[in-house]
Amino acid sequence: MNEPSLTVEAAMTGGAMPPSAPVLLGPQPEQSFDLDRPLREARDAFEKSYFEFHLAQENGSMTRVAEKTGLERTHLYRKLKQLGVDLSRNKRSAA
Amino acid sequence: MNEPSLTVEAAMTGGAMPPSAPVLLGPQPEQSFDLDRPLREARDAFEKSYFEFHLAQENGSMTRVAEKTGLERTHLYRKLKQLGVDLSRNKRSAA
DNA sequence: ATTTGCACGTGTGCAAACAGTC
DNA sequence: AGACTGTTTGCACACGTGCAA
Repeated sequence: MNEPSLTVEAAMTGGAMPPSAPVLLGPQPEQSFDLDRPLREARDAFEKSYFEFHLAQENGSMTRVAEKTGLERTHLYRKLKQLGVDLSRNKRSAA
Repeated sequence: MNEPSLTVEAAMTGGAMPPSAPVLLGPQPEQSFDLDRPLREARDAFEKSYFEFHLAQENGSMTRVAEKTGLERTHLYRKLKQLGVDLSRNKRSAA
């Protein structure tokens, strides 16, 4: 089964909310992006956050990220390298 | 100079804020997106919002949108049609 | 403003290959 | 020995994209 589908936009407004909210720090299913820039830049920034989100959500498992995102594992490597996503950072280290 | 760089994420949290906030209704420079879906869907949703934002910001001017987004005008038509963006809705009607 | 044709680059899937782990 | 994961590469084909009309 899946996670409880949390909504966390309020966490990014940096203001009127108690610090006791059940908000994940890295993997947020919804995120804000700046649209006021060329498509290439905006799209790349979006995709980078997209993959970082899935990597964090799957603890760096390429196989799972590939399944969740609908890409081939082989292509995922090329994509992440091209987007500048660091792979060695999501190798599930925190205990 | 540019616009006063407003941040409007709080407007989407639908809650604790007075209705007197200076927030634009359509063209918001930052917007939230759901990352928890296949790349194709997430990317298309992002690009659709992206172009709707620029269309609203430029009052439907394809030339200006093309310049702002860094695409050819000719390709912009194909892109918008493919994304399902309605062109006749942003032909600057509201005074 | 809008469409189409064409050429080129890029995205993407598939197969193959090798290392590592269990 | 298998089977599974991670990683890279080559190749073919579809698609994105710019340019001219």
